[in-house]
Amino acid sequence: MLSVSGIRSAALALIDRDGLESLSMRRLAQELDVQAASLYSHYRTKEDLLADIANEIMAEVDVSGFESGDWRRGLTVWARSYRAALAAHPHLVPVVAAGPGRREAALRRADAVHGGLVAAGWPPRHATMIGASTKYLVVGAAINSFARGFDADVQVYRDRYPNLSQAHRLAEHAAEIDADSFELALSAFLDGLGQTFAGLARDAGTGA
Amino acid sequence: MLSVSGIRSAALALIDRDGLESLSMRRLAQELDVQAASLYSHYRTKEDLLADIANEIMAEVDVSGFESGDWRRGLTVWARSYRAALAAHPHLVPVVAAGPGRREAALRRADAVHGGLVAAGWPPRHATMIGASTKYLVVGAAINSFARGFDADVQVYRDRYPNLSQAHRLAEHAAEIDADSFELALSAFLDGLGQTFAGLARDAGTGA
DNA sequence: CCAATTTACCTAACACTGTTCGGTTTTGAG
DNA sequence: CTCAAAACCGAACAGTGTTAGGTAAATTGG
Repeated sequence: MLSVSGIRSAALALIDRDGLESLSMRRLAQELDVQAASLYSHYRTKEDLLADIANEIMAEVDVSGFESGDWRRGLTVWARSYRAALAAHPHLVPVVAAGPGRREAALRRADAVHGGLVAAGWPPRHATMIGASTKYLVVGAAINSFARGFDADVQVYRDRYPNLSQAHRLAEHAAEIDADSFELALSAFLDGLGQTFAGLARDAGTGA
Repeated sequence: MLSVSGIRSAALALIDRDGLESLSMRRLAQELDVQAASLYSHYRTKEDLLADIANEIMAEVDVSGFESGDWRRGLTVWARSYRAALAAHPHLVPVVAAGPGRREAALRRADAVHGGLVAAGWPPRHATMIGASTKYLVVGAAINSFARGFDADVQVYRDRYPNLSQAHRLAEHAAEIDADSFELALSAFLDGLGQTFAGLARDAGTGA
């Protein structure tokens, strides 16, 4: 017999295997030895199903790093686990990215991030912006990396764009470059925030 | 009579008005007083059409800032104009984001960015990663902002997530918060890169 | 243990989608 | 004015998400 979680995991498996585009209600039903209409006894729409799957994936994201009171550590743990969660299911990145803030888990996490930053000494408005910025980085990296970044026919471009030739030689090491770029972006971002934070503390100390 | 550019701009107008999902070949044809099949005399597939539109939008992106030899200025101009181009057509962001590197204009720009960074003194590998990182930021910001960030029913979440209440009061100022977050992320990122750059120069000077 | 009711499932269909085939009309060149 | 090439159209194909109505199975109440 069908179950919500059974459908969910079958759909996720199908997406991971064949890509997002090849998930159709009929195909999913077939995978479960059932007719398509039956799925609608468990999920109101396909969108609901996808949102539920996205929700499940986001459960892996770790915001516990803020408990230490060290905002830099909190952000690092959060961003890395966030990226890892997306990387585990590359075909689903567009869904998660375009997904609305309606997701329960996502909101709880956003709350934890915001709270952690404020507790560590950031003004609330900064906390909001930092949370958003970090998300930008993670989601942007995930989309560019996993939703077909450069791809395939590399030889075509070689010689045509001299400055890129070096970069394209690394198309095979794309995963490595992606990971390194993400780490570079994250640490540069955090370093920059560190300066800002120091500036804020100094201003507050001077009473300015 | 139909023309490639006529179809393109009609499609873009339709997307901007009614969203990406409501662009169908039949509807687009109707907008042009024509039958759907006729469109296929000008575009091989709908995907081709979308790619062409995305291409057109990216034409606004400005990489001329690198000509000054100031990499920080070059990146700033690039990132801002990139974001502005995406913001001008929010419904199209997913298409541009998921779009392959196949686009001619995109590659030419990537080449300019890479070349500009190297000319300013960055090692090639760093240049590649910085280009990628900046794109992460821009695309991530665009997606989170425009593909339904928080949206709608705000009152539901109030009180439930105390740390977020402040943020949600600003749901109406979402555009402003997005812009500020992007600027914060960009300047923090660039500040961090500045430190890295200084470190590289020092190491090179020491012969290390 | 049987009856009643809820739930799960299936068949069939609707209104759409992107795309193609074959034929007709329009257009522009020689 | 002719003729070839290009543009356009009607109809269809295979596929999509989703729903209405009916049947079978499982669960509950007596």
